[in-house]
Amino acid sequence: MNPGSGTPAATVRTTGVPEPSGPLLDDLHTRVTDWFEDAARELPWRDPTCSPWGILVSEIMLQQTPVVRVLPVWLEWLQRWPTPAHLASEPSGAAVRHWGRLGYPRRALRLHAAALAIVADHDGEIPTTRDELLTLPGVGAYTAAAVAAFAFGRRETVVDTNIRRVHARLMGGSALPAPALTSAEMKRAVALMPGDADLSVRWNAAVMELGAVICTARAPKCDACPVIDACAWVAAGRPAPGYIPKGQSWAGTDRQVRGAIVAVLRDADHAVPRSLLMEAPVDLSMQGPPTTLSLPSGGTARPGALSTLHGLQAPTEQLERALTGLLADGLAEEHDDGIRLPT
DNA sequence: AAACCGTGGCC
DNA sequence: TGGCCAAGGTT
Repeated sequence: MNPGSGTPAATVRTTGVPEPSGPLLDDLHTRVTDWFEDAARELPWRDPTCSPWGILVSEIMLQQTPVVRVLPVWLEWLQRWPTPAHLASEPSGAAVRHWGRLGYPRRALRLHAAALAIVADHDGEIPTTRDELLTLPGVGAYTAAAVAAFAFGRRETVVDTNIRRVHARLMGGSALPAPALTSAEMKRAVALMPGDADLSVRWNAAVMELGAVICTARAPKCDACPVIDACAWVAAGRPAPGYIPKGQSWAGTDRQVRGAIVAVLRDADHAVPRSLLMEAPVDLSMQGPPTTLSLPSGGTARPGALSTLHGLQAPTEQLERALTGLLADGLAEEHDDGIRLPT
């Protein structure tokens, strides 16, 4: 590959991946973090006064979920549950209910479980090291490194989808990173890290932000990129991706059915009888005047979401399978009076 | 380790 | 319009 004349020379090949060395790397750090200082979005979890708990909550909520949808929910959560102990004092169903429509509601379940573990094993304080954080439910390699770095100022190599894409383009000259994180990628990320802890935190945040707002997956805003002259992908003429990402199926899947069931449970103020849940009347879209189901217990439920499934003719078999899965996952419970969020 | 797990905005 | 995509984790 010919990186072209404005590209940092590939001077280190110990990992098989070209990496800039000393002065060039320092320059990269400076330019990206300087850009970040001006361009960073002001987000509440980036405020210096934000608690580690606030940062942990934000990281979990941001998993596979855009900032704009997380913001209002995060604000409500932090007001309602300012510490892990506050969340831990409530049933897990409360976490699922207030998760709203963020998606992947078992993140709410795991965050609640993490709060329990933090209270039980860490005296109510968020663990400060990557290894300790990794033991918490719902906290994987990315989140553990991110919390250690952003909440505690530690020098951790943070690798998320944004950072992977920036590295793939800037250093690798390809449009997209590999389908799954490779060891070569991880080594490159480690090699690119500033030695200084404080700078490393800003570098992690800055590269992530660069990927989120400039070096985006679909239509990157290369004109506004602070390191366009160093980009191997641009130098190579912005070649197309070498593979076709496999899409996420949705219509007709169990995921859709599970989502609809949880939506009904979330909006219901009482347990919903299993029979009612499985045979709700058809009301195609979730739009229009909010219809209401009267529950035998005297409460109400909004059947819209589930009705959509009947409109799609989801087989009863699938409804049953989805519900069984939700019960097994702890996202729902069956009581004498019906199905409800966990207590 | 490939598959599964929600949701909504965007081009 | 609909497929793509988003600060991943778990099994």
